[in-house]
Parts: sequence; C-alpha cells; structure tokens
Amino acid sequence: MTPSELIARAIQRERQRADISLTALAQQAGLAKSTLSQLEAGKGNPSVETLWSIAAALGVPFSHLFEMPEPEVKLIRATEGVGVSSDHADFSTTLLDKCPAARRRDIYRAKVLRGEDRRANPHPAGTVEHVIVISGTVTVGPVDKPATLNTGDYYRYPADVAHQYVAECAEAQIVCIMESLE
Amino acid sequence: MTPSELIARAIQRERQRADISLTALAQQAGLAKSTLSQLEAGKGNPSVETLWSIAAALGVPFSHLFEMPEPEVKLIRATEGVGVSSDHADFSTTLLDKCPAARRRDIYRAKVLRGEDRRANPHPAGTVEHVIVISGTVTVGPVDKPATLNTGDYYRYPADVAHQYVAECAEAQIVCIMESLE
DNA sequence: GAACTACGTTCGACAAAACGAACAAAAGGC
DNA sequence: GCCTTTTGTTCGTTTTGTCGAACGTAGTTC
Repeated sequence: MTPSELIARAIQRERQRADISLTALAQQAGLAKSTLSQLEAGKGNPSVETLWSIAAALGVPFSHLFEMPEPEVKLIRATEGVGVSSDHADFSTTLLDKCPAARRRDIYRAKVLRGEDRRANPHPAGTVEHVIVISGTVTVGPVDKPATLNTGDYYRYPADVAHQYVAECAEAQIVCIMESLE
Repeated sequence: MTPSELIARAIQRERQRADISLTALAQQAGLAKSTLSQLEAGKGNPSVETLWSIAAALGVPFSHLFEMPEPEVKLIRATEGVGVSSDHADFSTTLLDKCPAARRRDIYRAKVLRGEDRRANPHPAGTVEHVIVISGTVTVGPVDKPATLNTGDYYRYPADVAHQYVAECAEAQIVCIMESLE
C-alpha cells in the first residue's frame, strides 16, 4: 500500500463521514480545491503542513489519516490468536489488539509457565503496563516493586524500567495492557 | 506545536534511539543528507513520501513520527476495588484505572451474575470496548452482533450503539476496557 | 602534523507541489 | 424550460521541497 493511496482513501473516508463537500473542506483547511482533488485521486504527495490543515479541518487527529479502516468487531478465542515471538518458551503472548496510530496502547494476553522468570527490558519512557490475572498466580512488576497476583487481581506499574513476569504456579494466564503516555 | 517541530523532534529521537548517523540514515532512506538535516532543524515541510522513507529506514511505524515523546504503581486485589454504582444487582463493576486526561480509556473489572441481562446505552460516538473473560461464560457485544465468550476469550466491538452483557453461567468475571477515539 | 575518513551544514539548480482561474456536470429554484 | 448554485476536475503559473556538490568541523591513522 503506497502512502498516496492510503491518504487518498483516508481523506475520502473522513470527508464522507463528516458529510462535507470537497470545496467546503478546502476552504476550511485553507487549501486550494485542486490540491484536495488531486489528493483524493491518489495522485498527490502532500506535505505535512497540507495534511495537518486537512486533519484540523476534518476535526480528526493527524495520524488518523494514515490508518487502515479496521473491522468493527474482532473476536479472539482463548485458543486462538497470533502469537508474539518470545525467546522464552515459558512465556507466550498473544497480541489481542494493536495500538492504533492515534494512541499508544497494546493489549496482550499472555501465558506464563513456571520455570525461569521472564525479564523484560525497559520500554520507551512513559510506558505503563496494566496486568489483570485471568488464572493462576504470578509475580509481576518492576524488579524493585514486584507484586504477587491471584486471579482477578489488577496491577499497574511503570514499564520504562526493567520488569518481570514470574509464574508462581504451573501455568498462569494474564491480560496485559501496555500503554505510553503522550 | 507546529508539525515541523514535532517531526524534527521525532526524527532526532528515533534516530538517536536507533544509534545511526544522519548520513547513514539518509543513505538508507534514499534521501539527500541535506533534506534530513533541514528536517531535523525544524526548517522543513516534508512530503509524505519523504517521511515514509524515513520511517521505513528507522524501522518504526509511520505514525510514530507524529507522537509526542514521554509512574507509580497501583495494585487492586480481586476482592478489593471501588465499586461503581449500578442499578443492576447482577452486574457489579470495579473501576481499575481511570482514564488520564491525555487519553480516553477506562479499565473495568466486572462481575456478571445470571439473571436479567444487562443492557448498556450507547456511549459517545467512537467509543470502543474490549472485553476479556476472566471466568465463566458471558454473551457481550452490540445487540446485533453479540458474541458468547469463555474464559480467556477476547472481543472488541463498537460501544456507541446499544450493547449488552449477559451471564451464561451463575457468575462470570470480565475485564472491560472502554476507550474513546480522540 | 599532514592525510584521511566521517559527521552535519549551507548553497544553487531542478523537479514537483500548491495555487488560482477556467472548465464541464449535476442539483435545486422559480 | 432556463437560470443559478454547487459539485469536482483540469491547466498554466508560482512557490517550495528535494537533490547533489561544496563546505567547515572533528576525530583517526600513520
């Protein structure tokens, strides 16, 4: 998918959603009609300022113009899901919902097996993780502030430092929400 | 914050993170050094294709170039938590983490008891809910697209329409992430 | 210390994006 | 039916982003 096409579709989609004419949008964005026309035709390579104006006029976050339209609903069974590669056999994660461009948030389902503990390197500054235990007992959190959780427990902690996931039983399942503040 | 500054910072940040020189990045992206230099100086207004090349060369998602860069811990036991008032006795929710001002995202843990089904009125436009089942069996989702979930299952659906939570067993526990776009 | 490499910046030339006017087509208004 | 308004597209002109070469600087090598 080339960027031009992506943007072309996004603008068309958002403009249709806002129910506004090309002419009106151009006027509100302070752009020439011709510019918009070519962009929607996929024959453009706009500058960021141009796109910025369009996003502002459409009242959508800037990065919305680069997103693929997603299906409305999404269902992942407990036994399904695309696994996320891990170098630890005792820790398998499933990415449930990828963070849209507009926000920074990923949802994982992870299975933690007893054995060697899983240590994660720090994520980018400002990253926070939320863990809710589905089954079993796990010790999670920053290495200096770990918490031992049972089914249903919730724990939030900074993930921009080294942190760990340790199963206290044969197999534990957790939900992990990883998000970065802007 | 003007787009130029935003991009300038983002490129600097990502390039530093990747530990690569301006010259090398330019070569890998197929761009002129001068172009990158001006962009990092905040004196540019690049086209999307230019940015696309940079993002690809940096190995980061395209939209990462538009995000602002950036913790205490919080633990709620399965038996704890501030309950959220509900007019239905068979549906008790606990607000695990309130949405910060920067984003719109609330995390709930909810207990659904068998009995009359719980119907929720539409949330503001663009609201999406994510549900992960901790225990039991529940039927959730828009009234026209419900899904019956078992332990560990994940379901995402638009919540700006009428939706429901129905326990298919005596008592089910779920995690619900409610988020609004923008 | 001269010669070499790698780094990032500045400059003129060119190609391309954005503009504005003129264009054809369709949708109301009377 | 005709006129008016609004729709989106096309074309020549102006503006500007991109390129490549030349530049100053810093760090290595012999």
